[in-house]
Amino acid sequence: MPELPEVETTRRGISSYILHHKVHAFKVREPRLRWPVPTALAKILPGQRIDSIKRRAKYLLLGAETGTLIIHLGMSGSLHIVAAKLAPETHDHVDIIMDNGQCLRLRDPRRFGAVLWTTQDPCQHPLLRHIGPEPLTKSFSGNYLYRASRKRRCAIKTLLMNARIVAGVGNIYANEALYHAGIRPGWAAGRLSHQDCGALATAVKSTLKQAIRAGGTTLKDFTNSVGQPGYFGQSLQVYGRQDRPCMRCASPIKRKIIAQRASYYCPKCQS
DNA sequence: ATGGGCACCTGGCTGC
DNA sequence: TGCAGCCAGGTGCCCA
Repeated sequence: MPELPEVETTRRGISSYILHHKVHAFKVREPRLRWPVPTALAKILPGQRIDSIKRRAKYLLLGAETGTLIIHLGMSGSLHIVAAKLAPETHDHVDIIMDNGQCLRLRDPRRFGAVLWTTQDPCQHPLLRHIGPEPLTKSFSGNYLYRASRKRRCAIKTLLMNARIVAGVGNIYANEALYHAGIRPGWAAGRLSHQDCGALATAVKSTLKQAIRAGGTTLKDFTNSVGQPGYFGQSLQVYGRQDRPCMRCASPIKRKIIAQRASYYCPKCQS
């Protein structure tokens, strides 16, 4: 479900319900996520005010008074604001109940997500320390991408999805951005021209911005924090459109596995 | 240092 | 209707 726009949509959606509010209780029904959810949080968090809600790559960072809660939604996670007394459903693993009666509820059927705690600068946490620039900032540019891709022999799509190169570009938006830039996903990264890199950096930014504006992509059942779907799914040009006509030239869209991930491209527009 | 492959886990869909 | 097989938005880790 969640790529960067979905995580950003979630961040914005939950902020007004929990920012500057105190945690009343922290409940874990299923601690077996990607890493065990620290059960000590049930003692640590209550009484602490949430002072900030940030995002770094696809990680949500809830700043409390003595530390930061690091939340990752994995492949299938979602966060919703519900009334604290609403009965949990099957995959509702963690509740953060606020003193205003609202509850931030984590649902994650596949349990690839994570809820961790750090008392250090969260950006220095081992999981975040090596993450590259945020794609929507100036530090991610055509120049940067050109330099970062030199002597790289992996596919450009694989490089785009490498968090050390650029933060938070997942499979859907890597496919979409490459289509918009007219670049084949399987091309060796190191062979892109300076101009290609400029077009690609621009396409990554515009694709992500457009998706955030639309409230994320609805595939299967993604909904935002108050249960509304995202509408970017209607804007997807290539992702999931194997054999269907390219929206620009009508050639059938091709599907190819690159680094174990489904990749889609127009054989004519991306040449 | 880089890149390839695997692992974690459940649910939904397809085809027999 | 049942069941096997395949697929899925992420990413850390191990190995060559």
